Amino acid sequence: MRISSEQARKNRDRVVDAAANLFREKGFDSVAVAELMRAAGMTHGGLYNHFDSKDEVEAAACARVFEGALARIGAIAAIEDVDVRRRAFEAYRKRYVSIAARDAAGPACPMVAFAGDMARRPPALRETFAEGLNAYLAAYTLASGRDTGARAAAIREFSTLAGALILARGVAKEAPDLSAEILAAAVESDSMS
Amino acid sequence: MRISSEQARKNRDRVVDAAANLFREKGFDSVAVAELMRAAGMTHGGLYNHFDSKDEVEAAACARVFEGALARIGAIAAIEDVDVRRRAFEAYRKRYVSIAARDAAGPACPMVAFAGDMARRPPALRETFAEGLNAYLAAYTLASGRDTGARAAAIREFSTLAGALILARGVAKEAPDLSAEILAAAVESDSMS
DNA sequence: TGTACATCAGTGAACGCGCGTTCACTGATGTAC
DNA sequence: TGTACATCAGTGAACGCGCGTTCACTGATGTAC
Repeated sequence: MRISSEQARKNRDRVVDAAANLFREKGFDSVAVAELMRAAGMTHGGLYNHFDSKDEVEAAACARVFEGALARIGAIAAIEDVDVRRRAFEAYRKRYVSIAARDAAGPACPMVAFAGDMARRPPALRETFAEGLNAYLAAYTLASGRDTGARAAAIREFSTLAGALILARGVAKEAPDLSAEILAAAVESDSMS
Repeated sequence: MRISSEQARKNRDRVVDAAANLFREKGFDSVAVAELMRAAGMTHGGLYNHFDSKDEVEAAACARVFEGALARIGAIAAIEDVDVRRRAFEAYRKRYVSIAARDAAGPACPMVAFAGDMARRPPALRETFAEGLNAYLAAYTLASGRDTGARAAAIREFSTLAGALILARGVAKEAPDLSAEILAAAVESDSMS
């Protein structure tokens, strides 16, 4: 039956939200259209009233996940008091590679959730991802208090966090000690190098 | 028709080799049994003479990829002359995050190829991966010339390489400049931090 | 404001397709005598 | 060494299954008058 156009907009929004959460948690191919629509409170056929294909939902979901990540790092970058910002940024880094973040099914970083799959995804999704990563790294550099000349150091620092989280997730169940060690190493201050 | 038992052993080996290359390149789910067996020079039914399921092939392939990676980093760790080893290790790191390594379909690091998928894989494969990563990080620490007390620094360093390679691969086609920048940042010496 | 009708978001059965796996079959290999 | 037969690696048609997508249908919504 037909529903109000505002309700339809809300429903579409719920689909994107459900997709953002499920794709982030389980990957694109492991979430069926039926499962996704059930999570959004509808049946599978309805998806095609809002999108041409599952691919389009993936791109919309990816963009939404990036929105959240950009909002969080952007909020830190926007803090004017240098000391407050520095503390917020350090807390962000520690939280990023925390055990809780590793085990959380819900709000995970889009880079960590999606980067590994990008090589096998259609161009539209890859484009969304590339734009998101670019914007995120710019915001991360700002939030870190580095000027743009030290962008390389910021990018390297973030690569460390993302790499550690990915590796730690890969062995979380089978080698919990190693997993925790990797996470801890990522934010430990360097004693030699 | 029946073939010699030695030929059968060689055929099984070819299946594992083909699986190692294809899974590393395209991921587990993107390679069909028929495609895999075709790459090994057989038809799909023959797989079940050597393995109980595709899952088993995945575990064998994962183990084989780790064998290669461990051999390479282990060879560096085994170099006795400190200067020679240091140079070999630096060359290894630079090669690891080179454009060529990013674009190579064939011989890629198992951590980068598989870590992102591990969360959705069966326990046997996860176990293989966890053991491989553990052995690799121990060898990497040795190869880096760090004593075991500085293991955290070695793990962090490797997380940086792996993270950078994963991110750089994710945006290689759509944002080649950003991709190259990420790779370069991973091995650049730090100017502030 | 009230009425008649076109629109269209959502439903769920049905579709075609590709996948992992099974199985009857083949015929060279390995073995028992 | 030669012979008869059981074994079993490889073949490819066939299977069941889950998937993304389509489509006829429903009925409340939005619109034209």
